[in-house]
Amino acid sequence: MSPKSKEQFDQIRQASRAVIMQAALELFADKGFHGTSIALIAKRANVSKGLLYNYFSGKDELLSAIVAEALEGMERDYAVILQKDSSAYEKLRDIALASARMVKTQLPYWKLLTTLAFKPDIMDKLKPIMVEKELEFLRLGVALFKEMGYEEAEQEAYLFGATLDGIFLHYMNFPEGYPLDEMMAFFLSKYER
Amino acid sequence: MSPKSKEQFDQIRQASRAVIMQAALELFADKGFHGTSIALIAKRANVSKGLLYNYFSGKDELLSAIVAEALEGMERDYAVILQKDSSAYEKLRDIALASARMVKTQLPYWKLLTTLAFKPDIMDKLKPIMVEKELEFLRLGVALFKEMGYEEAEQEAYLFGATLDGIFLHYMNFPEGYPLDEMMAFFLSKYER
Amino acid sequence: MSPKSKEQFDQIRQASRAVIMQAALELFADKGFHGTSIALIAKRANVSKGLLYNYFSGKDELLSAIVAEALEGMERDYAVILQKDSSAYEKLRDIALASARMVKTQLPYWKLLTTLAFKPDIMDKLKPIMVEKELEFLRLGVALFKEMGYEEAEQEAYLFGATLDGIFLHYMNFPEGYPLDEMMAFFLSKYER
Amino acid sequence: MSPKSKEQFDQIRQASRAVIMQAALELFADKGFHGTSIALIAKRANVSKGLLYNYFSGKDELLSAIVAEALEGMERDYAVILQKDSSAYEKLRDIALASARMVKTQLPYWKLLTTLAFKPDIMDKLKPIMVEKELEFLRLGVALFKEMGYEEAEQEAYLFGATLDGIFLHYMNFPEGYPLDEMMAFFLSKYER
DNA sequence: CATGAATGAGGCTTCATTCAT
DNA sequence: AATGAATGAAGCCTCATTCAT
Repeated sequence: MSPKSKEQFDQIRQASRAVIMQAALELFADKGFHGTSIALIAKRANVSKGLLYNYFSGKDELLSAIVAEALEGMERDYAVILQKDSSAYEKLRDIALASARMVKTQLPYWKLLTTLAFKPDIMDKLKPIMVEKELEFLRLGVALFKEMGYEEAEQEAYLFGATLDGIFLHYMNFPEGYPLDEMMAFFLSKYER
Repeated sequence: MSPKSKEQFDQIRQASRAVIMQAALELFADKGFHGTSIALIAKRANVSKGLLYNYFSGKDELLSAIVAEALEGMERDYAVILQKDSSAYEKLRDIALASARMVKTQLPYWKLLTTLAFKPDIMDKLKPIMVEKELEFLRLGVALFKEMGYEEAEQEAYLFGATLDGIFLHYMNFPEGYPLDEMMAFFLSKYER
Repeated sequence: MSPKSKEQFDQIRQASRAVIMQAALELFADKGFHGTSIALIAKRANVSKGLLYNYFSGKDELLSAIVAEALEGMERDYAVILQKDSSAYEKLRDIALASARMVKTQLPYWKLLTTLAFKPDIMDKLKPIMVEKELEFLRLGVALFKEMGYEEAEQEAYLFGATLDGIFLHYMNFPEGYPLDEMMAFFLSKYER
Repeated sequence: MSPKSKEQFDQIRQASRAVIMQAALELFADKGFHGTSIALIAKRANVSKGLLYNYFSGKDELLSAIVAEALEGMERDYAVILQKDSSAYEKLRDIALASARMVKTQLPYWKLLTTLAFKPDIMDKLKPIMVEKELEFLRLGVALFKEMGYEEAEQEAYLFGATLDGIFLHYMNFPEGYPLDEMMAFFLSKYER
């Protein structure tokens, strides 16, 4: 009666989870967390409300899962870059450009993450994680700037991160019209040599 | 004939309006728009729920009123700076520093404004206004950079604005620990001379 | 300081009361009792909410006052007709025609009265009064039909009253298009001679 | 695969819908539309407030659904009578008697319908439907009176309809004491032969 | 006599979540 | 694993009424 192996079930589970998360991500990014109802997510994912609760214990956990996945993805991308045998400047540049590419190709993720940074009620659990990521990023920046011979490496790293986030912020606010690539090139040119 | 003069009523009205707006501002900034209930605003303002509707037709209009007032305040501050008889660099610096001061002293306003930029449902009416302010700000920046003799004034202005917003973003995310003043000094030193 | 005599005050009171009642009547008839707010009545009457409560103890009493006045007006009209020295048929006819004229000229009153007949919560106090009026009217009808020599005077009177009310009902539902006068003539012609 | 079949769900839905509509009908008829709260309907139907919104998008739609069902019921009853092979007078009589029976056995429906005719805010959508029914009814009456050989068939039909409605109106205002059957017999006897 | 700011109960509606099947 | 009917707390808003002046 049930010829399905454990692995098959697991595959089904993973597939369903992914469908739900994708639907939720798009809706959260588009309509905000509070503006998106579980019913809508379920409908968009072609799944019943009940099933959704089989995979996620609630709306909050669904959100956490999405964010966690997003962060993991970034992590992987950065790791690849850092493993390359390249100069400090090249690493800095590649990380910045990789980030810009991600913001561009995965706008929903980034809009969602940015929104969340300002929703205290939601962030109670997420904030520590994101702060940690941020610090990690800064430490990496400091190391790179030191390697590049900058005197005030720490302040440079902070400034670099702020500018990067500022550019992304502007881009996210006006994705159709912002000259993201040109700005990135202009910005990075200041650190060349 | 009437026991309370028109002026008296007007004073009372203005006072109540202000109390409600202040309470709402703090709560919106702290807990987000959707996370703040009318009941909570009323309680914080020591006022009944019903009274709130004597002054604002609903939660949305309350928000709009707050944002409008905030924008007007900024506008006034900038105007003062621009009227001074100072060099382009000094104007740029003073505007940046004035902005930083405002972010610091009026954190709630700024957190609210930034949050709003990412709440699509709320922004339908507010977005055009804020985009216009942003553009105005950028045009001013371009003019100043031109005056300072920069070749690529437009890109410089964009970058300057992005960095400023990025710094503020980081500060708002971690107000207790971020070295705002040092970062501003370090940032502005790059444009000196 | 106060040169106004008691009579003058009383005149003012009566005038204010009348203005308020007229405003309320029109609004009740147009938007229904529950659909009309005290605030709206006060505004339409160019009067403050507070003043309204000086004259009427509440919304219900305002309604009662309007209805009472309406009934008194009808009463007076009927009395005039009945005092005339005319035949039973003529009296019946004149009362019917006078009613039709009133329905036509004072549509709001009648719509309101008819509506009220079906609002149990409102009618608790009014119902006894209106039932009494109705019975009075029927007794009068019975007497007239007897005088006219009808065998089953009581049933005739009930039927006559029902038809009259039915015609008015139809007219009130479609005032612009209903041939009220023709219907009245056609209806009364059946009782002629 | 699914633990409850589509048919089972459908049965449950129909049952719940019916319970809610019945509760709402009785309350609307008894206390009026505005006088009946959603909470009360839910309590009377032994159902949560929320469930009501699974079936009806709001109070208005609930009302519309009830009215629509009521009208359909009448329609069916009349159709049966008209399909019979009987004389024009018999048809007129049977329709009148059937109506009287319906008014008697389904007093809530009729009280509700009559009330509604005078609530302008509610009727915006319903009025066109009800006017159409009324006209249909009148056209039928005209046809029957013509068949019966009356000269002024149209006026007769209008008068017949008005009297019928008038009788029902009186009955509805005083259901316990009004001699409905006697009045119907007396009224119809006038058209015999 | 007159005003309108202020109150608070009560109404409609939404939605995360549970649960029987 | 899957469904969707059912719940109930919580939110927004309206409005009759009161009251200080």
